[in-house]
Amino acid sequence: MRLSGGVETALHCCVVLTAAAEPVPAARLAELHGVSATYLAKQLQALSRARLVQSVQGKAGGYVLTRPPEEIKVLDVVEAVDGAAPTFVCTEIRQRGPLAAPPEACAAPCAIKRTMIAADQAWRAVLREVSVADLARMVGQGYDTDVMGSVGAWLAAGA
Amino acid sequence: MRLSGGVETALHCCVVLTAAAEPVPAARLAELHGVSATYLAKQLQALSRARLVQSVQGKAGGYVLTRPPEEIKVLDVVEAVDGAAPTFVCTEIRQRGPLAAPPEACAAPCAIKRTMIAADQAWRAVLREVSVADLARMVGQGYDTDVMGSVGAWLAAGA
DNA sequence: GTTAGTTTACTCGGATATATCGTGTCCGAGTCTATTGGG
DNA sequence: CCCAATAGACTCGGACACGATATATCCGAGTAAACTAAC
Repeated sequence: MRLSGGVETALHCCVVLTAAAEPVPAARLAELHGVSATYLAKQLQALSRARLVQSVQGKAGGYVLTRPPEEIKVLDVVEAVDGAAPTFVCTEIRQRGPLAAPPEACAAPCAIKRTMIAADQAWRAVLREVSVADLARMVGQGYDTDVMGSVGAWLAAGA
Repeated sequence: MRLSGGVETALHCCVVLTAAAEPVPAARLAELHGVSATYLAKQLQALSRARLVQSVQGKAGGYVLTRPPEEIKVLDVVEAVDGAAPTFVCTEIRQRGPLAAPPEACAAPCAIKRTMIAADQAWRAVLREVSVADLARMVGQGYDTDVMGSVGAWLAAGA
């Protein structure tokens, strides 16, 4: 039950893109975060497939958020990178073995399945409540310097 | 972000053990659930290491719950089988790259880490609220026959 | 009939192969920009 | 001076190896019960 490591970098990228007015290439994002450029490209492609970011090709191309950051929830990013599959897959053990339950009984999910689904939904609910804009706002707290401003300036500087 | 498949079988085993007064061998539990006996043994060993079940050796040996089922939470079983590690591991990306934050700034976890931890705790909270006794109680609902009673009888019959 | 010893058969426990998925990487297709030549 | 065509360089996108983790399995160590034989 470990979340894919790419989720962290993807979230950081989304926050950074909040501070950028122009498209930001994947290589630039990789340089800023100090991670492998080729691997980060994979996560950005996932975000692109999920329509969270839009890719702009050509010389001054890169990635841009498709929506205002308030409308991009953390859950969207997590599901885009890690997959939207439920955390618990029920193999319907009830239907196996000598005391197998009749198939029609599984129309209503069993107690175990219901519990796991409830936990899964609670987890998703928290991630759905926080948006990328919220993250960007929280990032700046507790620092003397304006972090998001520095990032924006660094992106604009082009070096 | 997928939960280990062994969690489901482990939970079913715990529920079944609720209906058994005598130790139940791993092979018997495997037969009842129609799963591989050798692999199920692995999950039971995990439960044993976590002190959720106690192994009784010898001819009439097997596994028994160490506590009343009300005191065994679903979270205990999940953490025993799948591991208690947090779902999100923060690699402290802030400390990398050209705009690296000072290490002392990471004393307080960043916004992303806080969000993921909150979601993780919400997930665990749900699993902590449900006990194995609750599961056993819910299992019987919606059936004409007394499922738990049938399981207990099958275990006592010895065939 | 009781009891001690021995045998037996059954149990769990950890160490061992295999499959699947996540991690990390590479090269090709597409497109916008800048240049350059002509009108 | 303006425009169009061309060349260039930079971008993303999907396809390709590698490693780690989860899955599935095996055999050995230990123990309680059952049996046997002697008392």
